[in-house]
Amino acid sequence: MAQKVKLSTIAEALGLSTATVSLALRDSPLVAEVTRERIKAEAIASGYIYNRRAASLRTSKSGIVGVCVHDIMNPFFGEILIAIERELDRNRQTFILCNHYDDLSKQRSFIDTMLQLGADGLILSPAIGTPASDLELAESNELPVVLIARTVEGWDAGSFRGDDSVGMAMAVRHLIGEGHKRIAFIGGTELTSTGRLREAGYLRALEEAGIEFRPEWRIAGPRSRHSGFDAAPKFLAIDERPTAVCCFSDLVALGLMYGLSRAGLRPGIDIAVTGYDDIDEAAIATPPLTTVANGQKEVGRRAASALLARLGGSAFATSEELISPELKVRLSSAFDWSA
Amino acid sequence: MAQKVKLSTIAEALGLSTATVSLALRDSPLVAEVTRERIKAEAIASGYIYNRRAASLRTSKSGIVGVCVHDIMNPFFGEILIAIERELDRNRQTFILCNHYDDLSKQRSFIDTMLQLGADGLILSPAIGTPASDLELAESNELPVVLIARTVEGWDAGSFRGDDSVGMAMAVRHLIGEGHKRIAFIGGTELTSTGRLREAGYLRALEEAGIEFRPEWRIAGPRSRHSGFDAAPKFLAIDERPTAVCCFSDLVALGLMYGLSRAGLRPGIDIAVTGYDDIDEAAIATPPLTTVANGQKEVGRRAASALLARLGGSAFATSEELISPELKVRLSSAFDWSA
DNA sequence: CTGAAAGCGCTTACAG
DNA sequence: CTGAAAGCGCTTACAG
Repeated sequence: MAQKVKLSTIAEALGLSTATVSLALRDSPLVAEVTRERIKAEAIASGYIYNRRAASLRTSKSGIVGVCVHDIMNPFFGEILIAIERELDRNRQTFILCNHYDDLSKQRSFIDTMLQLGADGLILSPAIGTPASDLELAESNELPVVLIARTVEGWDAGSFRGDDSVGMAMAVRHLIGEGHKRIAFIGGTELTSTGRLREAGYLRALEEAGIEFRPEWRIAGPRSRHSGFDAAPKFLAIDERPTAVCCFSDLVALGLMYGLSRAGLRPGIDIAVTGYDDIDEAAIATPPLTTVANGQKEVGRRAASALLARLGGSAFATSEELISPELKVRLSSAFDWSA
Repeated sequence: MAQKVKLSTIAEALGLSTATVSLALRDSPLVAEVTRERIKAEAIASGYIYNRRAASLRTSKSGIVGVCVHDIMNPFFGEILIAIERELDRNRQTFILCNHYDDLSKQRSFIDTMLQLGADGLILSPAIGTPASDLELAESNELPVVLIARTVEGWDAGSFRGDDSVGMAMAVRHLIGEGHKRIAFIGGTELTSTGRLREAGYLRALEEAGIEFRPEWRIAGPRSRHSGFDAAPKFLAIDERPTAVCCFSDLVALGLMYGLSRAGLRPGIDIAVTGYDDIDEAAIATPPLTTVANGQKEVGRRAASALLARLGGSAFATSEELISPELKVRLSSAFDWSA
């Protein structure tokens, strides 16, 4: 590799100006067909690499979209991310991924990095405790923000998520319909909008059925497979143990089922369990997990295309979009006793 | 927000030059203490945002490291990524993550993007069929590459991975030690170095023990939880069904165990199962999964720090580093028959 | 259809 | 210790 090839290298080699070369490489109709071909051939032959930093400095468009969530390893986010990726890829946007692990300062430093890199937009599942001002800082520096999964108080521009409260109520009504009268709710916390909304749905469904909620039924906290596993002994220690558990997420439910099995109980037979999200694994688990499909793909797709639309100049069509949940009944909650 | 604040805005406000402001903000000792403080205060007060594109154009350092793997949702990579993230964070490098899904063209376009953004380095788990020339293209354009998990034929600069062949042999020897004489090997393919090496370890361990390998014991292909699940019926249909299975990965093993349970068999009791990687879930699975710890954290940490060292000017200390595997015996393969 | 020139916002020798 | 000036590699009016 000799010297670095740049527009001017190509221009000189061909006896043209950099303006012409620049236009030709971006397929401008201003450049004559023949010239364009010659230029492109030379670009390839010389191993030219487009310098996006230089272009971006000039145009103040970077082609970068930042995406930041609590944990990309969580299959729930994974499915959202795949949908986002697909949508952005089609529009030739590069996306930069980041975990904030619900750490506000990590999230801030990510927003800062995006600002410094001149990102075109940001898709965020906001960390616990995110103040609206953090988002306003981005917006006021021309970095449009779209929220997914969670909401932020005092901020109501673009936001896409499943209807958590309605979805959780569906799961609980199903358990009640199966004859359960003591139903625990494991996982999630009041610190996130998701946690609050799902708890609200749980309480609403109990109330509708005239079941009086008991505080010991609520084991708040767990949001991972591991913490679901750890919650099993706590659940088993509840006085007048509930016969059913609705979990904050599939991951919590799968971990809990591991924990129950470890204790010699058969999930789905001895204790009904439901999850939330309908991640891929839910359908093949032992037993297959009853859960609520949360529209991850739809959330990701809509969030990305709303952002792209806004980059294209239009405002957000709606401030908040709710994706409708769907109950998936499987054996973990509906063992056929007659069989 | 009024106009965009840049170095010259601060310089003018304070009656200084941009050179001084630039140096002060980067804590240069060339600038007087008092001046530095004044400048920093003004930068904060005015909401200044550092423009990394401009800086990078000038210095040709971007502070960006690209990381591209087959699938970030795979917990095996997840654990590597966390280690990489930690290491890069400490060195204030931004990292850009990407899935290539074993699609060569996706991987190429990622490398291209990194080149265009002027990334400082690349950490890659190469897609199936990656030619050495793709990596050389990066290197020849001053983008250092470090490989993780897999190798590429004809390319032997920095590369970090677990010792797959040795590790798999450990798992198989353990099964043989438990008295098994017919052992299947499920998952992985000859297309990746990982697949070839683990298969080699499997065959070697059989041979050492004087067990003659039968082709029907090998069910190649599955690498996900789902495909492990789907492999169960195929396994069950093998003539003179093996009493044990070693799987290509924990994910495959966990899926297979789901599939076996579905068929009414008890993994760990009716059929011994081992995995590979020792992901977090292995220890809490039902039954807990015997597996081989593959040193993900170590792979990630060493790969990142080797890359950082190279960015700092030094060459790679070694061309290839193998992390030693460790067998973790759990109930999936060692049910106590005497109990 | 093509070219000359300015400018995006930094940093880096070089002077003083 | 501080400043004036050049330059990183593009794109964009503007001229012709």
